[in-house]
Amino acid sequence: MDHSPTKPHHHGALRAALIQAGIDILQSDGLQGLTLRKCAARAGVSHAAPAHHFDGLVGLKGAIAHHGLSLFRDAMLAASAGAADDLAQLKGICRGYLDFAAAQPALFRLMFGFEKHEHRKVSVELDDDLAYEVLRQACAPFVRDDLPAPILEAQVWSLIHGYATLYLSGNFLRELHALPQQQAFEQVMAAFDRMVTR
Amino acid sequence: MDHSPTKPHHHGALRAALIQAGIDILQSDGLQGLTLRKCAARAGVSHAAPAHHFDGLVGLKGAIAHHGLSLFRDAMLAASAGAADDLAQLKGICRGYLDFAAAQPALFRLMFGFEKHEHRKVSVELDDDLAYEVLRQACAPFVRDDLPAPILEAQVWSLIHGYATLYLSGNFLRELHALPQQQAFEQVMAAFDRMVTR
DNA sequence: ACTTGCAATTTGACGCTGTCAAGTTATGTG
DNA sequence: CACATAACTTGACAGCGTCAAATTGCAAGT
Repeated sequence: MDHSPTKPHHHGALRAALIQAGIDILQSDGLQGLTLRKCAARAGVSHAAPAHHFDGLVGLKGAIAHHGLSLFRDAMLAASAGAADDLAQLKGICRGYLDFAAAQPALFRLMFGFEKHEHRKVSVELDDDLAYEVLRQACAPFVRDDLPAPILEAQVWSLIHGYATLYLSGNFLRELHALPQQQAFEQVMAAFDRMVTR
Repeated sequence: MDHSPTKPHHHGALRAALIQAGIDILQSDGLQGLTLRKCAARAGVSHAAPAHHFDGLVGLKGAIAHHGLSLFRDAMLAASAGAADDLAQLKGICRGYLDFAAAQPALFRLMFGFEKHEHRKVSVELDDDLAYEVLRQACAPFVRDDLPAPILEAQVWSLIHGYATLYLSGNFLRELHALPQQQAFEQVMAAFDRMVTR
Protein backbone atom coordinates (compact mmCIF):
# COMPACT_ATOMS: atom_id res chain seq x y z
CA MET A 1 0.00 0.00 0.00
CA ASP A 2 1.27 3.39 -0.86
CA HIS A 3 0.91 5.57 2.15
CA SER A 4 0.93 9.05 0.78
CA PRO A 5 3.77 11.10 2.26
CA THR A 6 1.61 14.20 1.95
CA LYS A 7 2.00 16.18 5.06
CA PRO A 8 -1.19 17.64 6.42
CA HIS A 9 -2.06 21.20 5.69
CA HIS A 10 -1.45 23.31 8.69
CA HIS A 11 -3.23 26.28 10.05
CA GLY A 12 -5.47 27.75 7.38
CA ALA A 13 -3.59 26.55 4.32
CA LEU A 14 -6.24 23.97 3.51
CA ARG A 15 -8.98 26.57 3.60
CA ALA A 16 -7.40 28.60 0.82
CA ALA A 17 -6.57 25.44 -1.12
CA LEU A 18 -10.20 24.31 -0.97
CA ILE A 19 -11.44 27.70 -2.15
CA GLN A 20 -9.03 27.64 -5.08
CA ALA A 21 -9.99 24.07 -5.88
CA GLY A 22 -13.61 25.16 -5.89
CA ILE A 23 -12.91 27.99 -8.32
CA ASP A 24 -11.03 25.61 -10.61
CA ILE A 25 -13.91 23.13 -10.52
CA LEU A 26 -16.43 25.87 -11.22
CA GLN A 27 -14.43 26.82 -14.27
CA SER A 28 -14.18 23.30 -15.64
CA ASP A 29 -17.36 21.59 -14.44
CA GLY A 30 -19.85 24.40 -13.94
CA LEU A 31 -21.95 25.24 -10.94
CA GLN A 32 -23.61 21.83 -10.81
CA GLY A 33 -20.19 20.20 -10.81
CA LEU A 34 -19.06 21.98 -7.67
CA THR A 35 -18.94 19.36 -4.97
CA LEU A 36 -17.51 19.12 -1.49
CA ARG A 37 -15.90 15.80 -2.25
CA LYS A 38 -14.37 16.96 -5.52
CA CYS A 39 -12.93 20.03 -3.84
CA ALA A 40 -11.45 17.84 -1.15
CA ALA A 41 -10.02 15.41 -3.68
CA ARG A 42 -8.47 18.20 -5.72
CA ALA A 43 -6.91 19.66 -2.58
CA GLY A 44 -5.54 16.20 -1.75
CA VAL A 45 -7.51 15.58 1.42
CA SER A 46 -10.27 13.21 2.42
CA HIS A 47 -13.90 13.88 1.68
CA ALA A 48 -14.73 15.01 5.21
CA ALA A 49 -11.81 17.36 5.73
CA PRO A 50 -13.63 20.50 4.52
CA ALA A 51 -16.10 20.19 7.38
CA HIS A 52 -13.43 21.52 9.76
CA HIS A 53 -13.02 24.74 7.75
CA PHE A 54 -16.51 25.48 6.44
CA ASP A 55 -20.05 25.05 7.61
CA GLY A 56 -20.98 22.39 5.10
CA LEU A 57 -21.36 22.89 1.39
CA VAL A 58 -23.22 26.15 1.83
CA GLY A 59 -20.35 27.50 3.89
CA LEU A 60 -17.80 26.51 1.27
CA LYS A 61 -19.89 28.13 -1.44
CA GLY A 62 -20.11 31.26 0.66
CA ALA A 63 -16.35 31.38 1.07
CA ILE A 64 -15.83 30.84 -2.66
CA ALA A 65 -18.34 33.58 -3.41
CA HIS A 66 -16.56 35.87 -0.99
CA HIS A 67 -13.22 35.30 -2.69
CA GLY A 68 -14.89 35.59 -6.07
CA LEU A 69 -16.27 38.99 -5.12
CA SER A 70 -12.78 40.27 -4.45
CA LEU A 71 -11.63 39.01 -7.85
CA PHE A 72 -14.74 40.63 -9.29
CA ARG A 73 -13.91 43.97 -7.68
CA ASP A 74 -10.34 43.82 -8.98
CA ALA A 75 -11.57 43.05 -12.48
CA MET A 76 -13.92 46.03 -12.44
CA LEU A 77 -11.23 48.33 -11.13
CA ALA A 78 -8.78 47.15 -13.76
CA ALA A 79 -11.32 47.60 -16.54
CA SER A 80 -12.05 51.17 -15.53
CA ALA A 81 -8.45 52.26 -14.91
CA GLY A 82 -7.32 55.13 -17.06
CA ALA A 83 -10.78 56.27 -18.05
CA ALA A 84 -10.94 59.70 -19.63
CA ASP A 85 -13.93 60.99 -17.70
CA ASP A 86 -16.54 59.95 -15.18
CA LEU A 87 -18.88 58.46 -17.76
CA ALA A 88 -16.08 56.46 -19.37
CA GLN A 89 -15.14 55.17 -15.95
CA LEU A 90 -18.69 54.04 -15.22
CA LYS A 91 -18.90 52.28 -18.56
CA GLY A 92 -15.50 50.72 -17.99
CA ILE A 93 -16.72 49.22 -14.76
CA CYS A 94 -19.73 47.81 -16.56
CA ARG A 95 -17.42 46.39 -19.20
CA GLY A 96 -15.43 44.69 -16.46
CA TYR A 97 -18.68 43.45 -14.96
CA LEU A 98 -19.74 41.78 -18.18
CA ASP A 99 -16.30 40.43 -19.01
CA PHE A 100 -16.00 38.84 -15.59
CA ALA A 101 -19.38 37.18 -15.97
CA ALA A 102 -18.39 35.91 -19.41
CA ALA A 103 -14.97 34.69 -18.28
CA GLN A 104 -16.15 32.93 -15.13
CA PRO A 105 -19.85 32.24 -15.62
CA ALA A 106 -20.19 29.56 -12.96
CA LEU A 107 -18.42 31.65 -10.33
CA PHE A 108 -20.58 34.60 -11.28
CA ARG A 109 -23.72 32.52 -10.92
CA LEU A 110 -22.54 31.25 -7.56
CA MET A 111 -21.85 34.76 -6.29
CA PHE A 112 -25.32 36.04 -7.10
CA GLY A 113 -27.30 32.84 -6.96
CA PHE A 114 -27.81 32.09 -3.29
CA GLU A 115 -31.30 31.19 -2.18
CA LYS A 116 -32.89 33.14 0.59
CA HIS A 117 -32.50 30.50 3.27
CA GLU A 118 -28.82 30.14 2.41
CA HIS A 119 -28.21 33.82 2.80
CA ARG A 120 -28.35 33.71 6.55
CA LYS A 121 -25.41 31.33 6.60
CA VAL A 122 -23.19 33.24 4.24
CA SER A 123 -24.32 36.82 4.64
CA VAL A 124 -21.61 37.50 7.19
CA GLU A 125 -19.00 36.82 4.56
CA LEU A 126 -20.70 38.73 1.79
CA ASP A 127 -22.08 41.84 3.36
CA ASP A 128 -18.82 43.79 3.42
CA ASP A 129 -19.66 45.37 0.12
CA LEU A 130 -16.42 44.60 -1.70
CA ALA A 131 -17.82 45.04 -5.16
CA TYR A 132 -20.59 47.44 -4.32
CA GLU A 133 -18.16 50.08 -3.18
CA VAL A 134 -16.60 50.24 -6.64
CA LEU A 135 -19.95 50.82 -8.25
CA ARG A 136 -20.95 53.39 -5.67
CA GLN A 137 -17.88 55.50 -6.30
CA ALA A 138 -18.39 55.35 -10.04
CA CYS A 139 -21.96 56.54 -9.59
CA ALA A 140 -21.10 59.32 -7.18
CA PRO A 141 -20.32 62.00 -9.79
CA PHE A 142 -23.81 61.68 -11.26
CA VAL A 143 -25.86 62.01 -8.11
CA ARG A 144 -28.32 64.90 -8.34
CA ASP A 145 -30.94 66.37 -6.07
CA ASP A 146 -33.68 64.52 -7.92
CA LEU A 147 -31.60 61.35 -8.27
CA PRO A 148 -30.31 60.19 -4.87
CA ALA A 149 -27.37 57.83 -4.72
CA PRO A 150 -29.23 54.60 -3.78
CA ILE A 151 -31.65 55.06 -6.67
CA LEU A 152 -28.96 55.81 -9.23
CA GLU A 153 -26.83 52.93 -8.00
CA ALA A 154 -29.80 50.59 -8.24
CA GLN A 155 -30.53 51.74 -11.79
CA VAL A 156 -26.95 51.28 -12.94
CA TRP A 157 -26.43 48.02 -11.14
CA SER A 158 -29.75 46.60 -12.30
CA LEU A 159 -29.01 47.42 -15.92
CA ILE A 160 -25.55 45.91 -16.06
CA HIS A 161 -26.46 42.97 -13.85
CA GLY A 162 -29.55 42.16 -15.85
CA TYR A 163 -27.62 42.42 -19.08
CA ALA A 164 -24.85 40.17 -17.80
CA THR A 165 -27.34 37.63 -16.46
CA LEU A 166 -29.43 37.51 -19.62
CA TYR A 167 -26.24 37.37 -21.65
CA LEU A 168 -25.08 34.32 -19.69
CA SER A 169 -28.43 32.62 -20.09
CA GLY A 170 -27.97 32.62 -23.83
CA ASN A 171 -31.58 31.66 -24.32
CA PHE A 172 -32.79 35.23 -24.11
CA LEU A 173 -31.95 38.49 -25.87
CA ARG A 174 -31.59 36.45 -29.03
CA GLU A 175 -31.93 39.30 -31.50
CA LEU A 176 -29.33 41.27 -29.64
CA HIS A 177 -26.87 38.42 -29.74
CA ALA A 178 -27.04 38.61 -33.49
CA LEU A 179 -25.04 41.83 -33.26
CA PRO A 180 -21.31 41.78 -32.57
CA GLN A 181 -20.89 41.48 -28.81
CA GLN A 182 -18.92 44.70 -28.40
CA GLN A 183 -21.34 46.76 -30.45
CA ALA A 184 -24.41 45.38 -28.66
CA PHE A 185 -22.86 46.12 -25.29
CA GLU A 186 -22.02 49.70 -26.17
CA GLN A 187 -25.45 50.43 -27.56
CA VAL A 188 -27.20 49.03 -24.52
CA MET A 189 -24.91 50.93 -22.17
CA ALA A 190 -25.73 54.08 -24.09
CA ALA A 191 -28.80 54.17 -21.88
CA PHE A 192 -26.54 55.76 -19.29
CA ASP A 193 -26.05 58.78 -21.50
CA ARG A 194 -29.70 59.68 -21.07
CA MET A 195 -30.15 58.48 -17.51
CA VAL A 196 -27.18 60.37 -16.18
CA THR A 197 -27.02 63.68 -17.97
CA ARG A 198 -29.29 66.56 -17.09
CA MET B 1 -50.90 7.60 -38.75
CA ASP B 2 -52.02 10.30 -36.41
CA HIS B 3 -49.82 9.71 -33.46
CA SER B 4 -51.78 11.79 -30.99
CA PRO B 5 -50.24 12.80 -27.69
CA THR B 6 -49.82 9.82 -25.45
CA LYS B 7 -52.70 9.29 -23.11
CA PRO B 8 -51.57 7.66 -19.89
CA HIS B 9 -53.68 4.78 -18.89
CA HIS B 10 -53.72 4.34 -15.18
CA HIS B 11 -54.17 7.81 -13.85
CA GLY B 12 -54.75 11.11 -15.60
CA ALA B 13 -52.11 13.07 -17.42
CA LEU B 14 -49.01 12.25 -15.44
CA ARG B 15 -46.91 14.74 -17.34
CA ALA B 16 -49.04 17.70 -16.26
CA ALA B 17 -49.28 16.32 -12.73
CA LEU B 18 -45.50 16.12 -12.49
CA ILE B 19 -45.09 19.70 -13.69
CA GLN B 20 -47.64 20.95 -11.17
CA ALA B 21 -45.96 18.90 -8.43
CA GLY B 22 -42.68 20.51 -9.37
CA ILE B 23 -44.14 24.01 -9.13
CA ASP B 24 -45.61 23.18 -5.72
CA ILE B 25 -42.28 21.83 -4.51
CA LEU B 26 -40.45 24.89 -5.83
CA GLN B 27 -42.83 27.05 -3.82
CA SER B 28 -42.40 25.12 -0.58
CA ASP B 29 -38.85 23.76 -0.72
CA GLY B 30 -37.00 26.14 -3.02
CA LEU B 31 -34.92 25.40 -6.08
CA GLN B 32 -32.58 23.05 -4.25
CA GLY B 33 -35.56 21.09 -2.98
CA LEU B 34 -36.82 20.30 -6.47
CA THR B 35 -36.16 16.63 -7.00
CA LEU B 36 -37.27 14.03 -9.48
CA ARG B 37 -38.14 11.61 -6.72
CA LYS B 38 -40.12 14.17 -4.75
CA CYS B 39 -42.08 15.18 -7.83
CA ALA B 40 -42.85 11.55 -8.51
CA ALA B 41 -43.90 10.93 -4.91
CA ARG B 42 -46.16 13.98 -4.87
CA ALA B 43 -47.75 12.84 -8.12
CA GLY B 44 -48.27 9.41 -6.60
CA VAL B 45 -46.00 7.40 -8.86
CA SER B 46 -42.73 5.60 -8.43
CA HIS B 47 -39.39 7.34 -8.56
CA ALA B 48 -38.58 6.24 -12.08
CA ALA B 49 -41.90 7.09 -13.70
CA PRO B 50 -40.91 10.63 -14.78
CA ALA B 51 -38.21 9.22 -17.03
CA HIS B 52 -40.87 8.22 -19.57
CA HIS B 53 -42.21 11.78 -19.84
CA PHE B 54 -39.08 13.90 -19.54
CA ASP B 55 -35.45 13.62 -20.48
CA GLY B 56 -34.15 13.29 -16.96
CA LEU B 57 -34.15 15.99 -14.35
CA VAL B 58 -33.03 18.62 -16.82
CA GLY B 59 -35.96 17.78 -19.05
CA LEU B 60 -38.41 18.10 -16.18
CA LYS B 61 -36.91 21.42 -15.19
CA GLY B 62 -37.24 22.58 -18.76
CA ALA B 63 -40.90 21.62 -18.87
CA ILE B 64 -41.54 23.37 -15.55
CA ALA B 65 -39.74 26.46 -16.81
CA HIS B 66 -41.78 26.37 -19.99
CA HIS B 67 -45.03 26.26 -18.04
CA GLY B 68 -43.71 28.90 -15.66
CA LEU B 69 -43.01 31.21 -18.59
CA SER B 70 -46.63 31.06 -19.64
CA LEU B 71 -47.72 31.93 -16.10
CA PHE B 72 -45.12 34.69 -16.18
CA ARG B 73 -46.53 36.10 -19.41
CA ASP B 74 -50.07 36.03 -18.05
CA ALA B 75 -48.95 37.83 -14.90
CA MET B 76 -47.27 40.58 -16.91
CA LEU B 77 -50.28 41.00 -19.15
CA ALA B 78 -52.62 41.19 -16.16
CA ALA B 79 -50.43 43.75 -14.43
CA SER B 80 -50.38 46.03 -17.45
CA ALA B 81 -54.07 45.75 -18.32
CA GLY B 82 -55.92 49.03 -18.31
CA ALA B 83 -52.84 51.21 -18.46
CA ALA B 84 -53.53 54.84 -19.31
CA ASP B 85 -50.71 55.27 -21.83
CA ASP B 86 -47.78 53.48 -23.39
CA LEU B 87 -45.38 54.38 -20.60
CA ALA B 88 -47.80 53.25 -17.92
CA GLN B 89 -48.21 49.99 -19.78
CA LEU B 90 -44.46 49.42 -19.92
CA LYS B 91 -44.12 50.14 -16.22
CA GLY B 92 -47.09 47.89 -15.47
CA ILE B 93 -45.36 45.02 -17.21
CA CYS B 94 -42.26 45.65 -15.16
CA ARG B 95 -44.40 45.70 -12.04
CA GLY B 96 -45.80 42.32 -13.02
CA TYR B 97 -42.26 41.12 -13.71
CA LEU B 98 -41.09 42.01 -10.22
CA ASP B 99 -44.22 40.78 -8.49
CA PHE B 100 -43.96 37.42 -10.20
CA ALA B 101 -40.34 37.07 -9.13
CA ALA B 102 -41.27 37.98 -5.58
CA ALA B 103 -44.26 35.63 -5.48
CA GLN B 104 -42.53 32.62 -7.00
CA PRO B 105 -38.80 33.16 -6.44
CA ALA B 106 -37.73 29.57 -6.95
CA LEU B 107 -39.71 29.19 -10.17
CA PHE B 108 -38.30 32.51 -11.38
CA ARG B 109 -34.76 31.34 -10.65
CA LEU B 110 -35.42 28.08 -12.44
CA MET B 111 -36.75 29.85 -15.52
CA PHE B 112 -33.69 32.05 -15.90
CA GLY B 113 -31.06 29.93 -14.23
CA PHE B 114 -30.16 27.22 -16.70
CA GLU B 115 -26.51 26.57 -17.29
CA LYS B 116 -25.15 26.73 -20.78
CA HIS B 117 -24.79 23.00 -21.30
CA GLU B 118 -28.36 22.48 -20.14
CA HIS B 119 -29.73 24.97 -22.62
CA ARG B 120 -29.30 22.65 -25.55
CA LYS B 121 -31.67 20.17 -23.93
CA VAL B 122 -34.41 22.61 -23.04
CA SER B 123 -34.04 25.35 -25.63
CA VAL B 124 -36.67 23.77 -27.83
CA GLU B 125 -39.24 24.29 -25.13
CA LEU B 126 -38.17 27.80 -24.24
CA ASP B 127 -37.40 29.51 -27.49
CA ASP B 128 -40.99 30.26 -28.46
CA ASP B 129 -40.74 33.65 -26.87
CA LEU B 130 -43.83 33.50 -24.69
CA ALA B 131 -42.76 36.22 -22.32
CA TYR B 132 -40.50 38.12 -24.68
CA GLU B 133 -43.34 38.96 -26.99
CA VAL B 134 -45.14 40.86 -24.24
CA LEU B 135 -42.08 42.98 -23.56
CA ARG B 136 -41.48 43.57 -27.23
CA GLN B 137 -44.96 44.96 -27.80
CA ALA B 138 -44.68 47.21 -24.78
CA CYS B 139 -41.40 48.58 -26.12
CA ALA B 140 -42.65 49.06 -29.66
CA PRO B 141 -44.16 52.57 -29.15
CA PHE B 142 -40.78 53.92 -28.05
CA VAL B 143 -38.63 52.68 -30.90
CA ARG B 144 -36.83 55.55 -32.64
CA ASP B 145 -34.43 55.83 -35.52
CA ASP B 146 -31.51 56.10 -33.13
CA LEU B 147 -32.89 53.44 -30.80
CA PRO B 148 -33.67 50.23 -32.68
CA ALA B 149 -36.05 47.73 -31.15
CA PRO B 150 -33.51 45.07 -30.08
CA ILE B 151 -31.44 47.66 -28.22
CA LEU B 152 -34.39 49.25 -26.47
CA GLU B 153 -35.79 45.86 -25.54
CA ALA B 154 -32.42 44.81 -24.15
CA GLN B 155 -32.20 47.99 -22.07
CA VAL B 156 -35.68 47.62 -20.63
CA TRP B 157 -35.38 43.90 -20.04
CA SER B 158 -31.93 44.21 -18.50
CA LEU B 159 -33.07 46.90 -16.09
CA ILE B 160 -36.16 45.10 -14.81
CA HIS B 161 -34.50 41.68 -14.84
CA GLY B 162 -31.45 42.92 -12.98
CA TYR B 163 -33.62 44.69 -10.47
CA ALA B 164 -35.77 41.61 -9.89
CA THR B 165 -32.70 39.38 -9.59
CA LEU B 166 -30.88 41.63 -7.17
CA TYR B 167 -34.10 42.10 -5.26
CA LEU B 168 -34.45 38.34 -4.87
CA SER B 169 -30.87 37.97 -3.75
CA GLY B 170 -31.58 40.15 -0.77
CA ASN B 171 -27.90 40.44 -0.07
CA PHE B 172 -27.45 43.31 -2.48
CA LEU B 173 -29.06 46.70 -2.99
CA ARG B 174 -29.23 46.98 0.77
CA GLU B 175 -29.66 50.73 0.95
CA LEU B 176 -32.47 50.59 -1.54
CA HIS B 177 -34.30 47.96 0.45
CA ALA B 178 -34.43 50.42 3.30
CA LEU B 179 -37.02 52.34 1.29
CA PRO B 180 -40.60 51.09 1.04
CA GLN B 181 -40.69 48.50 -1.71
CA GLN B 182 -43.25 50.30 -3.84
CA GLN B 183 -41.46 53.63 -3.65
CA ALA B 184 -38.06 52.12 -4.45
CA PHE B 185 -39.48 50.31 -7.46
CA GLU B 186 -41.11 53.41 -8.87
CA GLN B 187 -38.03 55.53 -8.47
CA VAL B 188 -35.80 52.98 -10.14
CA MET B 189 -38.24 52.53 -12.99
CA ALA B 190 -38.25 56.28 -13.43
CA ALA B 191 -35.11 55.65 -15.46
CA PHE B 192 -37.46 54.82 -18.31
CA ASP B 193 -38.73 58.38 -18.36
CA ARG B 194 -35.33 59.55 -19.51
CA MET B 195 -34.38 56.56 -21.63
CA VAL B 196 -37.57 56.60 -23.60
CA THR B 197 -38.55 60.19 -24.17
CA ARG B 198 -36.90 62.31 -26.79
C1' DA C 1 -63.25 -13.57 -26.57
C1' DC C 2 -58.65 -14.35 -26.58
C1' DT C 3 -54.21 -13.36 -27.73
C1' DT C 4 -50.64 -10.37 -28.82
C1' DG C 5 -48.10 -6.06 -28.67
C1' DC C 6 -46.60 -2.17 -26.60
C1' DA C 7 -46.28 1.73 -23.79
C1' DA C 8 -46.52 3.04 -18.92
C1' DT C 9 -44.96 2.00 -14.63
C1' DT C 10 -42.48 -0.48 -10.91
C1' DT C 11 -38.65 -2.60 -8.74
C1' DG C 12 -34.00 -2.94 -7.80
C1' DA C 13 -29.43 -1.72 -8.30
C1' DC C 14 -25.34 1.40 -9.00
C1' DG C 15 -22.39 5.26 -8.06
C1' DC C 16 -22.38 9.77 -6.43
C1' DT C 17 -23.67 13.30 -3.07
C1' DG C 18 -23.64 15.82 1.94
C1' DT C 19 -23.29 14.90 6.62
C1' DC C 20 -22.48 12.89 10.89
C1' DA C 21 -19.83 9.83 14.47
C1' DA C 22 -15.87 7.81 15.81
C1' DG C 23 -11.14 6.78 15.33
C1' DT C 24 -6.37 8.25 14.08
C1' DT C 25 -2.60 11.30 13.46
C1' DA C 26 0.11 15.37 13.69
C1' DT C 27 1.22 19.79 15.89
C1' DG C 28 2.38 22.89 19.36
C1' DT C 29 3.15 23.78 24.24
C1' DG C 30 4.25 22.70 29.01
C1' DC D 1 9.31 13.92 26.52
C1' DA D 2 4.35 13.88 27.50
C1' DC D 3 0.11 15.26 26.49
C1' DA D 4 -3.90 18.10 25.01
C1' DT D 5 -5.97 19.60 21.07
C1' DA D 6 -6.81 20.60 16.57
C1' DA D 7 -6.56 18.51 11.90
C1' DC D 8 -7.58 14.88 9.30
C1' DT D 9 -9.26 9.97 8.03
C1' DT D 10 -12.38 6.25 7.96
C1' DG D 11 -16.75 4.37 7.78
C1' DA D 12 -21.51 4.59 7.67
C1' DC D 13 -26.14 6.46 6.33
C1' DA D 14 -29.94 8.38 3.65
C1' DG D 15 -31.12 10.74 -0.47
C1' DC D 16 -30.16 11.77 -5.16
C1' DG D 17 -30.29 10.76 -10.74
C1' DT D 18 -30.13 7.16 -13.81
C1' DC D 19 -30.16 2.82 -15.98
C1' DA D 20 -31.81 -2.23 -16.82
C1' DA D 21 -35.02 -5.60 -16.21
C1' DA D 22 -39.44 -7.14 -14.72
C1' DT D 23 -44.24 -6.17 -14.41
C1' DT D 24 -48.61 -4.18 -15.37
C1' DG D 25 -52.61 -2.86 -18.03
C1' DC D 26 -54.88 -0.86 -21.96
C1' DA D 27 -55.96 -1.38 -27.08
C1' DA D 28 -56.13 -3.29 -31.14
C1' DG D 29 -55.96 -7.73 -34.37
C1' DT D 30 -57.81 -11.97 -35.38
